[in-house]
Amino acid sequence: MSTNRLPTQADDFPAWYVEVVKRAELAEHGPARGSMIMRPHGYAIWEHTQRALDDRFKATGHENVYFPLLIPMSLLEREADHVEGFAPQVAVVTHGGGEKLEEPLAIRPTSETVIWHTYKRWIQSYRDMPLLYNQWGNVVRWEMRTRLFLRTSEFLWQEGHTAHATSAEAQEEALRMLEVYREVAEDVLAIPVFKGRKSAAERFPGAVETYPIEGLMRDARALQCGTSHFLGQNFAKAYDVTFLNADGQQEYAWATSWGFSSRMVGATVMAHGDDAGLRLPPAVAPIQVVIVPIYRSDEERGPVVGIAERIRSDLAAQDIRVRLDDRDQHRPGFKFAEWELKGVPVRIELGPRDVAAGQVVVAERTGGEKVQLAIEAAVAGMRDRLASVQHALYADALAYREANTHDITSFDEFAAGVEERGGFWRGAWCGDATCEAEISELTKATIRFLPIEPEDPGGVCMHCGKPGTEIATWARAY
RNA sequence: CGGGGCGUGGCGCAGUAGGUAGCGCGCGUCGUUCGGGACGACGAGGUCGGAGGUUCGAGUCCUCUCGCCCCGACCA
Repeated sequence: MSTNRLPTQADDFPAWYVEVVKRAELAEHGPARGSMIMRPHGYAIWEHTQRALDDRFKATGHENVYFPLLIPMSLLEREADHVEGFAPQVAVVTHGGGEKLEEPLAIRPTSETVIWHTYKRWIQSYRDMPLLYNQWGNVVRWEMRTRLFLRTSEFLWQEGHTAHATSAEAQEEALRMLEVYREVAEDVLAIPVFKGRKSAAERFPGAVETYPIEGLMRDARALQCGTSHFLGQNFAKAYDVTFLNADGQQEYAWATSWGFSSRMVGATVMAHGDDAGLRLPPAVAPIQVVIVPIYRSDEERGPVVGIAERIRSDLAAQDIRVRLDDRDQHRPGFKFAEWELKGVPVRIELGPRDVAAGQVVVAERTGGEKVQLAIEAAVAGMRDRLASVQHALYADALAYREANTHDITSFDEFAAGVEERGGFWRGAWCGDATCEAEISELTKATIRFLPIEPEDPGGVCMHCGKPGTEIATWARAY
């Protein structure tokens, strides 16, 4: 049955990843270059993530809006840094209705441009702000290289775009939303992340500051899991968005933008998966509990499935997402393996022996022994059990990250370490972009983040030996 | 854009000197099975990515073309 086996993570992590995504029926490649078809099991993970984010957006005073997918080229090209950063990855529509268009239309790679073009009409006074808007949608970026979920040419995300009357308020907003991202990554997806600030080289085109959350995948490579940007007045200036402040002065509006994408479905796979396949955090698992009935004959089937159905409805009544796998065409062993591959957090096995004893066998995807429990106890304790699996996944990922986060004592040690072991490497840096580029060139690692508030590293730059001005955390990243 | 690879039943692949397409999985029916990826019998399913060309004859040779995947540089 070798065709059913997955590659192991250690053999080739990217191959393992692609196999799991396809075999667990999360997604597959789409017909167009770098595109992706998300299947129900994968999309549901995104839906639960969306809901968690959206609830928090609402709780922090945000409202949802929707802006157009197609953006006239001339509109896209107003903010100089923004154009320079995005031009290479913009897909353009040149024809419509069978005719060549007079002006090509860009398919949005992000929506700052249309939105700030519009905000000009919505903002006259400081009393019109803050504008706390979010958009759920899709964007297209023509990347050279794609990877399912992590970097497809089209992806799903939310993008928040806020306008403020003061710099301080916008800064505060950018950090508030960064904290929302941290919370969703850690509490919902069970992926521990570092919050930080990007170096100038890694900043979003057009931003004054970019604040990322950075996670570590199971192969010790880093992944940017979400970003929040303080845009200063750059977009307000490019799109001429001014307002009258309380002192009667005309001023440019202050902006933030922040995004979190379907990439995080891939991150969840990469952060928690093992050689048996997915391990999904209960908070986003499309199926939290699966019940596998076991029987040898029709006489056994009746009572077993009858009790299984009762358990199913008792769990569903507690708002637990539960599936009774009563398919006749597969035997239990097959089902165990399949649901493990798909990452279901908890499995209940129920056979004739259990029916006779009034019990079930419960297994957690995170490991440990199967346990036998009275049916009532298993049902009553299920919410706690799911919470404990959620916590176990986070604890695992955190332990892994801590074991793979190092303080740099010398450049050579860092260069060798990041090559052999990957992981995060933290140390003093001079703050010079040329030095940063040299280090990246030599190590293939990039600065993932700096502390949000600059800190004196109290030492010299590991590479050039000049006085350190920042504590930089480096890693090889996806 | 550089480097590699691949397009043949739904999926994964084989196809050796050019002779009219095969294997595994999956799928359908029936039977035996069912507590860690079951087995048997029968069966359905293919314009070999596309277009030209060479040849009596092309999955195979030649030319052109389209597409995808992987590795790098760019990025959520």
